[in-house]
Amino acid sequence: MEYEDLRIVDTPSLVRDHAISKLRNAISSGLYPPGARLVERELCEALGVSRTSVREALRQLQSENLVEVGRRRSINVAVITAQDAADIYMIREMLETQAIRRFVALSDDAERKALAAVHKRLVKALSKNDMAQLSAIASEFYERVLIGAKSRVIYEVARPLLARVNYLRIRSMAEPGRLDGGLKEWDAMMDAVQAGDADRAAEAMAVHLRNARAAIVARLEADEKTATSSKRKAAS
Amino acid sequence: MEYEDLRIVDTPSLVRDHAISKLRNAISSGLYPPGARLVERELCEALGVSRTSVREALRQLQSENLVEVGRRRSINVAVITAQDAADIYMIREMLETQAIRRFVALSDDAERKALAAVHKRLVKALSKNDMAQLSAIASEFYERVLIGAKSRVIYEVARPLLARVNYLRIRSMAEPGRLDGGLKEWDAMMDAVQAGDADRAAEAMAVHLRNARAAIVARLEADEKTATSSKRKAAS
DNA sequence: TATCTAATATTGTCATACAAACTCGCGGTC
DNA sequence: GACCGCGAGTTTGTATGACAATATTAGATA
Repeated sequence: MEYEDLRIVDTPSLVRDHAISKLRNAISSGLYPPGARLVERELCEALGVSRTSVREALRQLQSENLVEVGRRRSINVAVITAQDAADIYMIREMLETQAIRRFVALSDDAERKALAAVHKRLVKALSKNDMAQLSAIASEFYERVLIGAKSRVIYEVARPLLARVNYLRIRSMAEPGRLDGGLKEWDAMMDAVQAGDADRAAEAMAVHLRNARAAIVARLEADEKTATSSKRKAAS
Repeated sequence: MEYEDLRIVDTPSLVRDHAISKLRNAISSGLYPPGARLVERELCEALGVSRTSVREALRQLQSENLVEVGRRRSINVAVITAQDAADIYMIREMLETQAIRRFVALSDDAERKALAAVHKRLVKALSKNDMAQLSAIASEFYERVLIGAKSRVIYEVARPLLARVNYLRIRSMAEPGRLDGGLKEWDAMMDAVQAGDADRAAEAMAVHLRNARAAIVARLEADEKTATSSKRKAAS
């Protein structure tokens, strides 16, 4: 028998939290692509909740910068420019190298084991070229590092950044050569962590994020170029 | 005649934005001290708005980490531990050294002039020992640096951090010797910016934030010690 | 005094309502 | 045929009222 459900902690079964994670997923997965307009009434129907809850959820996503307000107050899925992505990855590098250092220093055995397990799944998914799966597992890896770093603040700052680039990762990993390079990077990170070498882990994380950044920025710049050349009908 | 008012941009005259900034101010100023419970109905009365708006405002403040949910779903003003403050300042150092570098590289003449003006007011307030005023002007300085850095992402990430430590700054500046030291730090920053020396500006910012961090963390640790020794009635 | 219970308060959620701003298409005018 | 403006329909912002589920407080009782 499982005792998972016996937790005394408060029931997080809030309708709005449910709505938030549904919307987050929809955005991360690209179901609602960047720039897509989110109409409250439609979201109510899609989620089966009242406008009150939808609006509170939107406020939250708004301050997470997953959605943004258009000129005439419409809510649109945030568009991430190449510049934005470059900055996000720069900041992630700052934060997550720090985070993995702390992970090495502060994580307990269970956390390291769990991270290793995620890494294992990652390698497996990598060999199958399953992008969506891969992206999800990568997210979990980053998140576990953040949690193991045991800093509320780092987590709170870095986590929304992860969410913002989530949907980009799927495409960036499809960049030619990114996958194989990625494998080495993940291995290096995991290796350093298990060796307890914070410096090496941080460096591996930095290399990984710099490469990911390059791939994503390249992709976005290419997209923006083609978009510019065919900007017959812009607006929103 | 001033043309400021002729801007075409959308009217940000939203009740909820008003509510948010009122609440933010109340928290920054310490009117609602850390740990204080925020009751929706009371806020409605105090702000003269409906519960709808108050709740949306609270959701926003919540994802800015200015308020946090208690165990039984009460909304309380966030409590910042010494650990939190240390991390926030570490991250600020990362972000704002980067920001001031970009400010040096990217700001236009008007922005540099405006920053110099803020610096001047800062020096004046400093000589008067007016903490509240000083804190407000310091906030403006940081914010102008962030804006001049011309990075949406840096701004979005760093700004909430500023808000979170706002109310701490007033007390930290009251630490013995912090004021005089502060003056030199501000001067060094401004000097480097006007000389167009990004390295020196970044270093001055780093020094400034490290000193501020030390003062605030020391203060918080002292507070926590006394609080622990008299923790007869805790809870919330 | 300690404890149980009933009254009260608070939050989460929903359903409506309505004004203001905006969209879009229709019809009329030149 | 092009342009203008008007009106119906949308969408968002905000307020109000309602109600269940908890949480808190006060009161009554042993």
